[in-house]
Amino acid sequence: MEDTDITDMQVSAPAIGDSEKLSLGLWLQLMKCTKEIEAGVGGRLRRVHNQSLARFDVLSQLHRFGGDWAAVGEIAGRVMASSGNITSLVDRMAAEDLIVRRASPNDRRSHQLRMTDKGAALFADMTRDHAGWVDAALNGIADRDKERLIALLVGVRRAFEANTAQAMDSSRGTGETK
Amino acid sequence: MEDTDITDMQVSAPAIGDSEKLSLGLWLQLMKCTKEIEAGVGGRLRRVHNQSLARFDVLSQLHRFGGDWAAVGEIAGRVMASSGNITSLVDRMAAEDLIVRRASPNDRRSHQLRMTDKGAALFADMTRDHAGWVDAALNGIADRDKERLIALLVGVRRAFEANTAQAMDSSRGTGETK
DNA sequence: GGTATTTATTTAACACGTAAGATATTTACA
DNA sequence: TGTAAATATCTTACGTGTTAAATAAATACC
Repeated sequence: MEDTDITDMQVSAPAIGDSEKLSLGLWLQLMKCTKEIEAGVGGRLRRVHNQSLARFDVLSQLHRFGGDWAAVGEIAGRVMASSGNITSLVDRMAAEDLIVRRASPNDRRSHQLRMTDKGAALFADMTRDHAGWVDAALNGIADRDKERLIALLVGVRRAFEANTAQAMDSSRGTGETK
Repeated sequence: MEDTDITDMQVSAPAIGDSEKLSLGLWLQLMKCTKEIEAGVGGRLRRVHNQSLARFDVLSQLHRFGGDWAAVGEIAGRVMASSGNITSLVDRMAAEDLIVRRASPNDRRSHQLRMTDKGAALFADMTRDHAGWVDAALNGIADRDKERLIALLVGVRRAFEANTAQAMDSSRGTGETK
């Protein structure tokens, strides 16, 4: 795979300002970088443990509850899954005996989840492998650069969230967003 | 959305070294950052133009061919779509008269794609909006930070590709990690 | 020329994402 | 109390991603 120059994609189509070019270039690099690593790590997770990143994410969140029951919506909110989506994911994971679901004793609308022993054991294995793979994938990047990147990415996320707090939900705005 | 500390996720489960913690933290930030922006921009693209990022990507690649016919595999390779996936995507886009497909005159195994006028017009609109949204989303980030980020991300991608060239295919699928 | 391999694409089966609408339950309030 | 609103989840429909296998044509090799 040859390296793609930052300015050779959508950027080249119409005339855009330099600021937009820079933003676009950053976004393209973010996408490429994330998707490459995601494909690599996700592929290994599937080949080695026959699990997806989404499932690993669910187990991670359940792990944080430390054996307590967690509401479905609580987990869906922390994972990047909508409530309408988590259902089938939970179904499949429950079918494999990784998690169990029960009706909430307090709120009869609500259902709760918990890892099974099998799920906890699998999660421990996956966590160990996952950390090793990611670290190996980033081998050669200086710790200092990792720290810089983390700090910059946190800044980007903060800016994005601030900018979209009121702008993103107008669901329209052809160009009036600048 | 509350900010999540870098070290509070999978990192907390088993004992991991500091280097792995840093790598893991970086990867988590990359994922969060990308997915947030992707959800925001992709959502607007869907609401305003009723198109997905995948379709925008296909149109972008076709645009680069400047009106010439492009082989399906050529496009699939440049987009993050597998050859097994591009078929239905192309079908739906052709059904909406955004692109046309024909058999290759040279190679009768191969099919070729080209944008329609309608597709080109839609692509122009989407490109303009898309660039504006991304730039607006990143408002507040200094240009030099964007440049730093781009440079660091390119470095990460290079390192990843070098590291996974021989390591990632321990099970199979040597070909393009893509 | 005939068979095997590679290449290009499609098909099929499945996992996972979103949005919209249905259901059931709790909560707020007139 | 009764009715409206909010909440929690599920269902449905569909778009998009993966891999594996099927199909077809070009290419290579004997």
